[in-house]
Amino acid sequence: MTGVTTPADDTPAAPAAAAPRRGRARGEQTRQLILETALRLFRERGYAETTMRAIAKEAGVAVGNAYYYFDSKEHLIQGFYDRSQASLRGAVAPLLESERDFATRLRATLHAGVDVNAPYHSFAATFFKTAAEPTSPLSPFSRESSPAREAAIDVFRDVVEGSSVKLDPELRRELPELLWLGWMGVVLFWVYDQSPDQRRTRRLIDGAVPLIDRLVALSRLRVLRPALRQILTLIDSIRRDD
Amino acid sequence: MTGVTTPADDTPAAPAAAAPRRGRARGEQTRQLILETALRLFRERGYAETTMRAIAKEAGVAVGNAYYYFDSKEHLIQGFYDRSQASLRGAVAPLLESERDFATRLRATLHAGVDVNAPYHSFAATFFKTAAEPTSPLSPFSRESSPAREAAIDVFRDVVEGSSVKLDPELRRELPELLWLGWMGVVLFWVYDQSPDQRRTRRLIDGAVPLIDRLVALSRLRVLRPALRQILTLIDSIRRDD
DNA sequence: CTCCTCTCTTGAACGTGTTCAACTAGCATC
DNA sequence: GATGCTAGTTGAACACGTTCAAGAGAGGAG
Repeated sequence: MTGVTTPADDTPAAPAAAAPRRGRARGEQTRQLILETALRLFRERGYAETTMRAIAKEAGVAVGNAYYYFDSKEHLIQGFYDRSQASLRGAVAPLLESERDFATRLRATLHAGVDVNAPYHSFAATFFKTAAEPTSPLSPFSRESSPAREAAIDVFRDVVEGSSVKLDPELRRELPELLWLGWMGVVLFWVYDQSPDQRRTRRLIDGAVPLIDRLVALSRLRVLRPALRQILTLIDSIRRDD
Repeated sequence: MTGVTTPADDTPAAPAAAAPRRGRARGEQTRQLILETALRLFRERGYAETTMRAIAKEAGVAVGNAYYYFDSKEHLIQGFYDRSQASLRGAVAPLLESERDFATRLRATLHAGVDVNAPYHSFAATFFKTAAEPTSPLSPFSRESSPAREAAIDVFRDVVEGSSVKLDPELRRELPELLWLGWMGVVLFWVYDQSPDQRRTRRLIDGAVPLIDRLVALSRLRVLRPALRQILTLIDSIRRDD
């Protein structure tokens, strides 16, 4: 059950280069086919309404075959994550290249995050619970999704590092992870947001970004240094894993 | 499916008073028996590992009978919520009666919240995901759990109102709900907390309470008035439901 | 007593996610 | 060419949550 090495983990063997159709990667094709089919059906019918049998039938394979490549139905969602993450990166890259203002960078990134996932809103709400379970490998805090998490934090690191904002150096170090945590909060809000076009989430972003910008600026104020130090100490003590 | 009125909604009919064993409440006994059995098995074996068949068998009824009283397996959890909420109220009542210091009141309440739920930590982690689904009636934000939510917010209202803390009147109005939201954050952290005795959650509380206390005090500072106003405006705009 | 009504109870049956022993196909080695 | 070897593939079978048509039992009306 656990510790199963999926075929995806295999590093392409030596004779993979320039191999004909049926070289070594026969399985990889099937894997992609199943994932593709699954995500399409999820989008069309919703997660709960899409059965593993339907996925297999639509992909033209046996149901057991899907389980050869994916440990469970939930694991199919990981593919969605990866894609979403890549889309976000691509969407914000040009802007992060040119713009220097911190608030603008952050705001654009958050809105892009919502944009990218918008087509999957109803679908996301349905499977969100599987990601929320602490023991699930799909949890954003799990060890298994650690690479994806790091990649996401890197986006916010880019937002901070590439900006012209001036702030406490220690806060600067912590800020990317804090922003990612805030983003998780936005996602949580977004999932619950039933307003048309998720307008409330947009308002949340538009309201929260200037606020964060202001608080970050205030962090250099003398009266607030003790409070800031207290916050950073708290973060450190929580992070301790004992 | 939706809109099903559970027997629990029935107001006790007129002839209920001083009725013998087999009066009108024959069903209520069965209901309690099933709930009791279910919660015990959840505690003993975990939520996922407890089957509806096992609950029915242990309670000595048919599996269909459990579904006569509870719409689904998840709905059995609501009973756990109610109990937990009542325990918390009882646990903090004496202290809130005597103590006046805000930080002390808040700290004690949060710790009591953890204490009360501690025996169910592993069990809670398992079923947490069902509560996380936005469409679930068990979600803390759902309309169905509105009474329970209001009751929980009332506890924090008590924490604020009964304290000697001085703060901005508008913030005072919003603070109970904000504290409840913070409490939800603590619960989220707690569910994920795998440290022995959930020590990290304790550290989070012990670190966060003085911080909140300090920030609340700082809220009266002149330099921070605009920021505070900005926060309150943001809350208001998010709350708008359109 | 007989019939009716309403609450409560039953367990077989359905569709689901998942498992697994058996089988197939390509490829290297003898 | 025969013989294995391993990655890939199959579908019947299992346990689960849930549904539902059928019935049981108690209390009143005639």
